[in-house]
Amino acid sequence: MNSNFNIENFYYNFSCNCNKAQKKTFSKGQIITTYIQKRNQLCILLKGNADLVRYDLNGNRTIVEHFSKNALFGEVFYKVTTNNELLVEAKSKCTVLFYIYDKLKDPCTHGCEFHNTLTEHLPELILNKITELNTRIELLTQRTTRDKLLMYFSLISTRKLSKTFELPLSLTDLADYLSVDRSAMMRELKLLKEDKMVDKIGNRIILLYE
Amino acid sequence: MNSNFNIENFYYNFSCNCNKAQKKTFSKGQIITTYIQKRNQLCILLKGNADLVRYDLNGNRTIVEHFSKNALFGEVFYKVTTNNELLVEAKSKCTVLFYIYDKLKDPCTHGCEFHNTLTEHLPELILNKITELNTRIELLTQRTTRDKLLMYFSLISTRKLSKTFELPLSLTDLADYLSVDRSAMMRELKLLKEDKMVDKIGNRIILLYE
DNA sequence: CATAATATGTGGCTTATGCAACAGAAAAAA
DNA sequence: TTTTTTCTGTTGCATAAGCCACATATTATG
Repeated sequence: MNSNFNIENFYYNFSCNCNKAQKKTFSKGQIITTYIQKRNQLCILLKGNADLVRYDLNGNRTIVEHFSKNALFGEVFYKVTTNNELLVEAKSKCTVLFYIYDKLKDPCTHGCEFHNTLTEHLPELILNKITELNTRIELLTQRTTRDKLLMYFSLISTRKLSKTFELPLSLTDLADYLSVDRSAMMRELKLLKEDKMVDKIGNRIILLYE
Repeated sequence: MNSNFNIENFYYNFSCNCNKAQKKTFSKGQIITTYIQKRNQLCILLKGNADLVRYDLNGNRTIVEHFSKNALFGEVFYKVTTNNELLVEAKSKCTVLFYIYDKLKDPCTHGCEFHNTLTEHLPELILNKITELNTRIELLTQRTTRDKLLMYFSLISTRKLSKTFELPLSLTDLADYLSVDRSAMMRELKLLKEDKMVDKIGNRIILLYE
């Protein structure tokens, strides 16, 4: 894996001469894309936060993925197998780059540097994606709400290199992300506080165990 | 996505002249690889069945993934973030191809056709992998054991193009795959039978609804 | 600013699910 | 073959977690 490649800087310097990328802006609450209608799409979130959301027949909402800056998403990553609607909703003001995957793969004849770099690094970007998905699976296979919460906190904590951090999701969304009932999650959160495992001040979580 | 490419035939005709691939055989129960020790590894399961298994601190076993013929696995797909042991266990006699991912990426100077084809098609193979993982996530976000079972059956049914099919996993393993208690799953299975939703004769499942 | 909408926090009640224990069937090993 | 091990099927009991309802806090919006 080429560790010299800095994704952060790369996206920041976005400029694409060819006509293969479309750049769009969305305001909070807008639907960025749907996976059933828009096939073969690859999207890059340049700015903002968004959720991949599924509504099932029982009315349950699940946050399948939570995207922040530089996240890759789109139907290429999710060849739809079920008939559930999959929507990407903007949680804040978002800037998104849209590609058609098949066109993206071919080398750019416009000498478009961004595009070529993207193609070149696509495998490793996709591998990062896989790692995220595997982490998500590990989270979801936790048997209890408590274990889900603790693992989720631990993941964020590791990512932020700190025992104290802001939740990137509202509690309502977190419940949908962990695939548990919100009120049950709140109860468990209270128990975790009582057991001196975590503390919570507003939006801020503090891990108290070693 | 290049749909002319037939993975099935491709693996079948495996022959690699270069020294980059290692081919090994495992008997049932053997550990094929561990993700903590073997970094940067990409494996192809040429023959047999295997499970990616995690044992957590509470002694719970989870089947993170179930691999059959042609499956890709290895630590490249699972950059380890937690300290849980991840083992790939052979469920039957297995033949496995091992690559070091970094070496695989570079074009082969030995004119090794298999290797070059593999490199060329890696992105789409990896995208297939992502689709599997997303399906798995959708399965795990089902809220109840009943819904997990029904979705699992539905997935197999779609794959086999039939309302009747053999379970590819034992019931014990299925419970670990769905991340539920085995006895609770058995109970739910009985209820599904009583409700005339599914029938089960030995290892064979028959879907009865519409 | 006022008012609406959404998010948080809590509790009662019910049910699904986990856990433990066991018996019989099936499969593997000796 | 016999013996051992693993898998299946079932039940009673305890409890985690779902569901509902509501009060308050916080955040959007006209």
